[in-house]
This record gives sequence, structure tokens and C-alpha cells, in this order.
Amino acid sequence: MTLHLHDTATRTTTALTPVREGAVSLYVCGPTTQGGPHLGHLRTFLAFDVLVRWLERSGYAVTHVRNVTDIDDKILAKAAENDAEWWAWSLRFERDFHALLDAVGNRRPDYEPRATGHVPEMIAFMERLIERGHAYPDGRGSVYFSVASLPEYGALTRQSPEDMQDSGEETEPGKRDRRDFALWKAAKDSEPATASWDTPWGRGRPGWHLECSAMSLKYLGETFDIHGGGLDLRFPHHENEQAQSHAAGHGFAQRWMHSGMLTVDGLKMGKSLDNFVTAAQALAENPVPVVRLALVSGHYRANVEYNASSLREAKTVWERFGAAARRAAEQLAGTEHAPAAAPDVDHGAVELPAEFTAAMDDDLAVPEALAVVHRELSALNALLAAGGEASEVAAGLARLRAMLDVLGLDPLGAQWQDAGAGDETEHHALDALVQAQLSARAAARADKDWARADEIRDALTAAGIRVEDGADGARWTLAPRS
RNA sequence: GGUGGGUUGGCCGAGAGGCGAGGCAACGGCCUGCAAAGCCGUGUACACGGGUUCGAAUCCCGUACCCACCUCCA
Repeated sequence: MTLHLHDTATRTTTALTPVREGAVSLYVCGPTTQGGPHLGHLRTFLAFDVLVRWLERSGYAVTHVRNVTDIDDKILAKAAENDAEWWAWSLRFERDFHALLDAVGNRRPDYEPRATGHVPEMIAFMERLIERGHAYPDGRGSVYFSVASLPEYGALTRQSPEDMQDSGEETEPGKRDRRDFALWKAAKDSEPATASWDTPWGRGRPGWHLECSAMSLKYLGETFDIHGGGLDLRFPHHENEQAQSHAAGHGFAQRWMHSGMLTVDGLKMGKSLDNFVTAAQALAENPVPVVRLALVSGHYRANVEYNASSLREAKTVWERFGAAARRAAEQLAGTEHAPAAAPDVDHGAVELPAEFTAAMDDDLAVPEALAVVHRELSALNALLAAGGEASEVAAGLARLRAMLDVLGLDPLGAQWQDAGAGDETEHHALDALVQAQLSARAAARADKDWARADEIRDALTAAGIRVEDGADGARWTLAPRS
């Protein structure tokens, strides 16, 4: 079986056959930097990070582009409200997005183009559309796409413009048809002069839809493999993008992938419902990999419900992954099978269980893949408990890590080693103190002074240290934050 | 009104005509001085009403309810 992916345009799941053999070009709609990232954004970018990881693991050279919409109505409005320059406002949140996505261990895209950096490309695009009769300037500085000029309009989302709900919004005076959308927006007197650019049709600024068509063309060419984004962008944004690019004569996206929404009490997380959790909040309250696991363990096309109990479950599972990996690593320490230091691991060299691969190849069926992970985890734990061969333990650990790495969750990965562990000096100091307590307890246990032994353990537990007695002595770990 | 998606055991969540995915929780066993961790075991669920079929959670028809989009939205 080869990699099959669902295409939301045709609603079919088909084998991926890239335009250029061995390479996959991917364009994902990035954020509008009007504010900081919330978990809904994170959910989408995490979903596509898993896609990128699986494509790479499958041997494809991936070119991943994710744009930044750094100018739009809301950015201008919010910056003005906050007495800030619009570009400073935008840049501030762009940095927040970067910091967040780095923190959760996402691969960085190859290109992260900003809309404002591509005005000449957009002008060229509009010239082409006007030439071909698909767009027109309104004479007031705006340029519109003519929906009626493209019979296929609505194909992506199977909607006919006639059936669409009347928004009741008044049409801009320069529009020929109320369904037409802006490619370029005329500058307004109320807006700062820095927020507009000269064009053959007057001063103005980029429309949202056009930038993605122009930037995907520049970085990926006329025809590329996959266009991704959150499900809520399907209409009008993606429909309009496709209309522009097809009208320009480009093949454009060969496949559309849309990620499901993040929900709270069954409702989409977002600003309008005021039910959003900022990424910063979530990461302040939970270990980073726990949030990642919670958002990544559902299928990418399904909605993911975010609440205390889903986090609790993710935390339990993450602990289990980590505990097994650490136990295995400890057992292997000093042997020829000792696991490689985090940055040097070559997960790609590890053969994944066939069922895991089959699950991921079937439209990234993460829930099924996780079932395989759990099976492998139990087997590794059983092996450890039985004092199995070092080579077998090493192989089991390598498989576990390689599978979890596909989700960006190698428990021994460099990304997570600092999280919560504190500074190395502190760790050594703590270890010395705990070891002193543990040897006192070992002495008490040798004397069968259970009361004394339990007293010491209770004191450690109260301090957040979990003690586990094993065949070769006691080990301790910091209890997870609850 | 239009276009999609959904309703699975206490909870989460896959699957998609016959074989109880998996996780969390719970309970029991093993291990342990007792625990913890770990391992093993225990649950016959698929919104409702019809139909097709030897057989339906899965296909068909109908009904109810939920969600998303049709306006900025990841």
C-alpha cells in the first residue's frame, strides 16, 4: 500500500501521485497576524506537521510553504485601536506564532512569505486576470474578480452562487455583481499611508484571496500537489483562490486537504464565541508534549474536543510513553545498545511496524496508528519487566520512538528533555538528596521497619517525588503536574 | 434556504456487510512487606423507525438531533 490521502475537493481518498516524482509541494494557509495564536490555529498547524513528517518519512522531498497574512482589515483596525503601527502589530504576532510552533516541535516550513512582500507578484497576477477577462478595476482603486466569467466557480465546495444565503451586506459601489470578490482593495483616507501600494489602478492593498494564489505560484509553480488549511477556509477563501488560479490558466492545487476544527463543548473554538483558549494559556498550564498529544491524537479531519478530561488522558498516556522509554534507556545505559543522544537519533533507519505504516498510509489514520503504538508499548514493558535481552529492548525502544516521532512526540527527543526537568545542576542536587532518603529507606526496609520506610516514602510523595521499587533497588521520578 | 460532516459502551475514539481496534476510568488477578509502576483479565456498544440480506453498527428509505460553511475566521 502506498500513501493515500483524502481530497476534500473530490471527496475521495486516492493514492498520492506527485507532480514531480519523489517530491511533494505543499501550501498551507497560515495565520492572519491580527492577534496571538489560539489552540485552533495550533490544531491545524499540528495536523499539517504530522503530514509533513509522514511525507518525509515516506521518502518524499517536501517543499512546504505557509504564508503570513500580515495586512488586512482587522490588523489595521486593531493596530489603530491600540495606537500601534499596523506593521509592528502584525510582526509582533508573527513572532508569537513562530515561538509557539517552535515550542511544540513543528518543522519549520521552507518558505513563510508575507503578503506585503509580494505586491509586484500580485499586480502581475491581476494584470493577467484582467487581460483574460476575469477581473476588472472599479476605477476607484479596487480590483474585483468576476465570478460570472468563470463557469466552474463553486466547484470546490459544490455550491451554486444563486443558492447562497443573502448576507444582507450592501454591495460596494464599484462591483458589477454582488458575488464578485475583491482582489485588491482601494486605500481609504482613514488608513495609514504606509498601508497602501501603488498599482496601475490606483493605491491600495492586497485582498486576502489573491495573496495565496500569487505566493503559491511564486514558490511552488503553476501546479502543485497539496493545498491545506483549516476546514473553515474552504469557502470563500479556497474557492476564490482556486477560481483566481484556474482563471489565470494555472493547474493549481491537485489535491485539497482540510483539517477539522478544535471544539469546546462541541462548538468551534473561536473569537466570535469567545470560547478560545490561547496557546500561551494552554502551554502554561500543561506540559507542551501533553498539549501536542491531545491535539494530534484524533484524526486530522475530525473535530477535536478540548477539555480537562482530554488533557488528563493525554497526560496519563504521555507519562506512560515517557516512563517506558526512560526505563528502557536506563536498562540499556552503559551497554552497546545505549540509545543515541537525542539530536543524533536516526528514526528513519528504524523499520516501523507494518500496521503502523498501513494506518498512516491510509489518510493519516493516527488513531489506528496509536493502537499499534500501545501494543508495542505493552510488549516493551513486558520485556523490561521480564529482564529481556538488551538487543530486544533496544529494538523495542527504537520502534516506539520512531513511531512517536512521526507524531513529533519522541519521548526521548531533544525537544522535550528540558521541559520540566529543570537545570542539570539542580537535577544533580535533587538526585543526591533523594538518593540519601532512598538509602535510609532501603536500610529501614532491610530491618523490616515498614513504618519508617513508609514514612520516608510518604514524605517524598508529598514533595512530588514518585518512588518505584524494582528488583534492583528503588528509582524515583518527579510526579507529573496535576 | 443551499453545501458538507456527524450521532458507537461510564468517557474519548477507530472501523464500515459475518470475526468485541485502541485509549482513559472502573473492577479482579499477578508482582510487592504495603504501595507505585508494570503485566494479565473483565465490558457485547453503534440515535430512532422501516427495508434489503442467510447475516446490518456497516447498504437502502424515512425521521430526529448535533456541528461546520454560505460574513472575518485555522
